Amino acid sequence: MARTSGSHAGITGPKVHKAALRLFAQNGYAAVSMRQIASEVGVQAGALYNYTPDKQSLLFDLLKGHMDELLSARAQAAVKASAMAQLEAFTRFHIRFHHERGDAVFISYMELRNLTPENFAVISTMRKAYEADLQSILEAGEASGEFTIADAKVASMAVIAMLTGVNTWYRDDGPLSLGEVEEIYWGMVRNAVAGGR
Amino acid sequence: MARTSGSHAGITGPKVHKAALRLFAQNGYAAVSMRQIASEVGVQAGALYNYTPDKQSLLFDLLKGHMDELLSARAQAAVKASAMAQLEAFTRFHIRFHHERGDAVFISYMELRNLTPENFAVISTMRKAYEADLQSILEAGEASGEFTIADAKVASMAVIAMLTGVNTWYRDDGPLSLGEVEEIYWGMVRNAVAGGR
DNA sequence: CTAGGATTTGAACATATGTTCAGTTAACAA
DNA sequence: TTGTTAACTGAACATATGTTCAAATCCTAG
Repeated sequence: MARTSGSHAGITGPKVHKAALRLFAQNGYAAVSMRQIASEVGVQAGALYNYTPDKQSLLFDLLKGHMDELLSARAQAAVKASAMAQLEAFTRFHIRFHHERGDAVFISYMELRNLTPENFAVISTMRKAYEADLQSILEAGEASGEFTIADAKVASMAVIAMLTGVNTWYRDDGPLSLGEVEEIYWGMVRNAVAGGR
Repeated sequence: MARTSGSHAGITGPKVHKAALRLFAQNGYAAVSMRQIASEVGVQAGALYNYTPDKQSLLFDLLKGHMDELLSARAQAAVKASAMAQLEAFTRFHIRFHHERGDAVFISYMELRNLTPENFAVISTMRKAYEADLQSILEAGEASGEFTIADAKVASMAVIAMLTGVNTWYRDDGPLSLGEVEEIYWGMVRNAVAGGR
């Protein structure tokens, strides 16, 4: 046998990325073999090389694609308003966006060390742009007197870590809806930077 | 050659654990070979099996040892006082303890999926005990009126994620001392759960 | 000084890895 | 119907993996 009936590049390509995303998230980049990915796609290992030059590019493409989506979705979700309203929009956006992409978020944090230095630099720069976004909101709020923060950089890292943490425990079939979680976290974030104001 | 001069079990054993800890943290469990660990210790791969039955146990022992230390150190750092004072003690303890063990903390969060189900259950139970510790502080503070929290469980996860996040950005040679970071985070944690009270 | 146990080597085992490529097949245009 | 090409197979490549074990060496108690 060679080519199997009913298969096309337009189908197999996305399948490869989806399978890799799922398997990398579940088992880790280093622990997943090209043969496992191929098997999940329903193809032999050699066929994967029609869709990626190598395993490293497969990982990089997933992370790059995720960061692209993150930055453009965030740009769309941004609001022109008070720092307080901007912070609320950021908080809700972060929780929702990250909840919808558990696997991609997971590997974006876990597999950075498996990127080549050049690829790492690309992803790292994009991540910093996202963090800088929150940081400038906090700085604006400090300037306007809406917030009371000791250090905007530190506060932005604290808020992001707190929000991203939702992914580690939240389950769709748990007692809380995501909307309720959003409310609780927004309350804590507001208090943390605005001191109950 | 066989046995090399000047080597003893009392020396090699700890060396193996230290090398494994460092390499697992830097490259990930799956990406590190027994030969790499052996090379860092200055020994051949076969010799490692005098100190661990297999690679999996090496990982488990590191995580188990870390959790043991965490729970006993926490028990010592606990204070008998108001919920507010207990929360402050927890916050400062968490930041300090985790800062001193960057590698162990890292693999404790990243390599859980590489544990066998039985080993995972052990570590997971210990982690939950630590989280429950914070949760009960929050509940006590809620009952006494010191805190205003929507959900103690959620709040405890939020606080822990925020505090553990320090490890991702803090560097000893950066502009802030760890003491300063401690102050900033304690301020944010206090505000988050006590609403500026 | 010597016996015996502790410690390590070095080679071997079976299996797995990422990647390449000649050959085979399915789909489609003419 | 045919020829062309995109898509895929299956085997092969060199290398790496975790683990075992007989043999060699070192250390220490007596």
